[in-house]
Amino acid sequence: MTIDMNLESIKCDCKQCKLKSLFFSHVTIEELTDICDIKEERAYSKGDIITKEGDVIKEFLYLKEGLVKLSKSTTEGKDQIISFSKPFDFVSLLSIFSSDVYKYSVSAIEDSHVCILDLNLVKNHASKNAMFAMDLMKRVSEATDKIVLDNLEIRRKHLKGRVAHVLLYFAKYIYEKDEFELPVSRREIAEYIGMTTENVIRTLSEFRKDKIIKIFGKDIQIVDKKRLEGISEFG
Amino acid sequence: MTIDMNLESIKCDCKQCKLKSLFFSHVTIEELTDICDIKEERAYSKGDIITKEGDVIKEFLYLKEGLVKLSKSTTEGKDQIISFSKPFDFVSLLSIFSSDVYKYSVSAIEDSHVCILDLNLVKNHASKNAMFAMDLMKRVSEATDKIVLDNLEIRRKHLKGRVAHVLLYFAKYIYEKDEFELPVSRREIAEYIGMTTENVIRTLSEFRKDKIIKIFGKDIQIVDKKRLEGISEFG
DNA sequence: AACAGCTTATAATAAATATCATAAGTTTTT
DNA sequence: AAAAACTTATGATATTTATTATAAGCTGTT
Repeated sequence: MTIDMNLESIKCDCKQCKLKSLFFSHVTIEELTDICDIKEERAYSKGDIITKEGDVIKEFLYLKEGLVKLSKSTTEGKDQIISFSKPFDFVSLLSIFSSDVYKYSVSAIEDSHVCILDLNLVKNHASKNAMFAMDLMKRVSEATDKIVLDNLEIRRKHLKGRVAHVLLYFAKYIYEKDEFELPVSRREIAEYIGMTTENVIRTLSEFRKDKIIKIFGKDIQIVDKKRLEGISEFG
Repeated sequence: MTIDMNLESIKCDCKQCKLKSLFFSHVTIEELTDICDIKEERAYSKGDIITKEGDVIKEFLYLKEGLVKLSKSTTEGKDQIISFSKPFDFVSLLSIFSSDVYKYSVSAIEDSHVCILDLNLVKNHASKNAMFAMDLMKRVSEATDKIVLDNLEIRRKHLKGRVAHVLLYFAKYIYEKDEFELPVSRREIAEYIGMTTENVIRTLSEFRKDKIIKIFGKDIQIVDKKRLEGISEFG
């Protein structure tokens, strides 16, 4: 059960990185070299914890590949999932500019590659290169905006609508197809949309009985998308 | 019902403004003069809409005085309140760096003074002055962080805990005393914590019967704070 | 292979919350 | 001042959701 056991260090050339333009479109080659010189890239396996709530933030990290969840522990020891993030939309940690410690944990729900930069170095360059700072701001804003809006959406829905919402979320946003393998357990879905595991299972079964989806363990196939959208929108 | 009827334009010297250091600690006097030269300051009355969901964002605005709510309309025509903001923590709009249009409405729930700057001008200066950009980023991050964490808190609580949470929120965070006038209706509290108006009223009545609070219309007095905190924390 | 621990599944029951109905008190409009 | 519209209030009932119990299906470990 050791976390670091299956971590794998990878060599990577930042100048070649496809994601470079996303995060660092306004840094010079010199700045990029400086930042990337002491960078690290790690492979995490499904289930690994990437950063832990409460730890001091020393690194600027972004997801290159895979899928992660942001979560927070409640005082009763239960977890609340805040959001899921894939490479394109996951930029470092939300708290990076507002706190010294992580306010949420990040863990891999699929095998993931994370690029780890020195936070002070990144901040240092941002405080000198305004365009770079603006880029970062846009990214952080977009990420948090998405979280706030998504939470509002979920909040106003009933059980069925919430489960429909999650299924459509994975189908549309994460996998971009109507047949996919759920990267999370029913319990995690429950932690995300704020209901009990039993009711998530029950609702999925109901959708299956109503021929809206097909279920084969973790594999989900959306059969009647229109109807699922209707349930998500109106209950 | 005209919105602009009771708006009042105010003269104000930015260099003297107490809030200057908060938002513009890293701008030069020249930049400040440039930005403030075409600024406007407006007084809004309780109930006035300051910005409307869907409108194009042309202005950078911040609250100098008063209390506002951020809200969003659902497809069914109901409102969801995202957060309340007082001068110190309300920095422009959250969407400002991630969208061209407002994603939420902002309205005054107490008489408020808002300072209105030209958004392009502010962005322009931020994209040249990295320290200023970093300041803005920190502010936006702090504001959104607070919203996300607060929403999580509320989400994991039951009715009583949620109502207790709101009362303590106003007491601790907004008014800093245990006796205050609620700036919102019971319906708005319901829109904030995601429950029905009837249940908000019922829960408040229950707290009154249990001698935890005293109610005189909108005036609330927290009598047994320890107990209210217990309810907020554990239900 | 047998065991423990976890996830998925289903049903019955209990608890939480919403809806509906009704009324008194306030505020706004006419 | 009266009427209309809204807010606060309370009770009864219906609906939604959680809890408890029980079991089968996996997964990893010894």
